[in-house]
Amino acid sequence: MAVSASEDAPSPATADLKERIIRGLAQGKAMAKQLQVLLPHLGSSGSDVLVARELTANILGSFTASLSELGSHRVSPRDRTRSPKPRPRRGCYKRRKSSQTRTVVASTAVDDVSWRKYGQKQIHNSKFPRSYYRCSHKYDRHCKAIKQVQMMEESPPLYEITYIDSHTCTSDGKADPTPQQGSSSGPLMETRPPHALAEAEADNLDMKEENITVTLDMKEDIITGSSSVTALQAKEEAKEDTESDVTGMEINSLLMEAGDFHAESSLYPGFGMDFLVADDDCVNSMFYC
DNA sequence: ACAATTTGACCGCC
DNA sequence: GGCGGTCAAATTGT
Repeated sequence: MAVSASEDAPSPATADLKERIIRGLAQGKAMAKQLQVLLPHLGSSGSDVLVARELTANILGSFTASLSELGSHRVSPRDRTRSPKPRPRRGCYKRRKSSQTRTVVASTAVDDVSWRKYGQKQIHNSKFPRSYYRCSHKYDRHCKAIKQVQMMEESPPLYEITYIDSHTCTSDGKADPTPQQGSSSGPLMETRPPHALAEAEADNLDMKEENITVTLDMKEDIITGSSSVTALQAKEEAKEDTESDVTGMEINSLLMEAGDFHAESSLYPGFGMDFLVADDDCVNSMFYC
């Protein structure tokens, strides 16, 4: 971040200091002027010399004080412009290589878990920056949960959210809102088997339209978990394979339609939104409206 | 004063 | 060496 000096508003302490220095300099200037006026008329009388000496001493004192103030001035962090000073080398850290990850596509990146943003980065070949969040309880409860939010489309807003590791900070009774894989564990899960979903889709959508077919093929991949592609990847693939111009809006609306078949908004507290899960090893990935 | 966010630098992996 | 993930100082908000 480049911060120009002009953008910095001085802190009250600095403003006070500046005022003192200016006052000192102005005083010195005024006395020098007096001395200048006095000099041509300076006689050899003792009083004239005394006045001149006094003025000189005062000017000297005033300027010395001002210079001293300047010299002793410690720049406050606020007023300091960020300069590329050498930083101590940071400790080595390991990048997570094989953590439990889940990818979700949602219309909002907000959930009811307390996240703290720790970074943002422009990703290669990506229109929007990726934001990095860690659980607010990383240190006090040693929670390892992390999420990455990548905006895929602006309007309608579509986010690809990757959850890395699940929350271990839920001792307060709050359910872990991180969407869990729904296949085997969840008594909450009421998903249809993948083939039933595909049949329902076929019944409800016109399969003759080529672009719709393409979209459904893509959607089936996501829903059934036959591959772990995200909506974005699927969209790209669909574009490449068929040259059809499936828009994000179309994908979204189709996903919504399909979601009606097995909407279950209470599955994931904190995810009262449209989302779609593409687990690494998903079997019964799902989404709802 | 403290917490949260921003942002450039650093670091490891490919 | 490029890229993406993380760190931490600086900045902003409450």
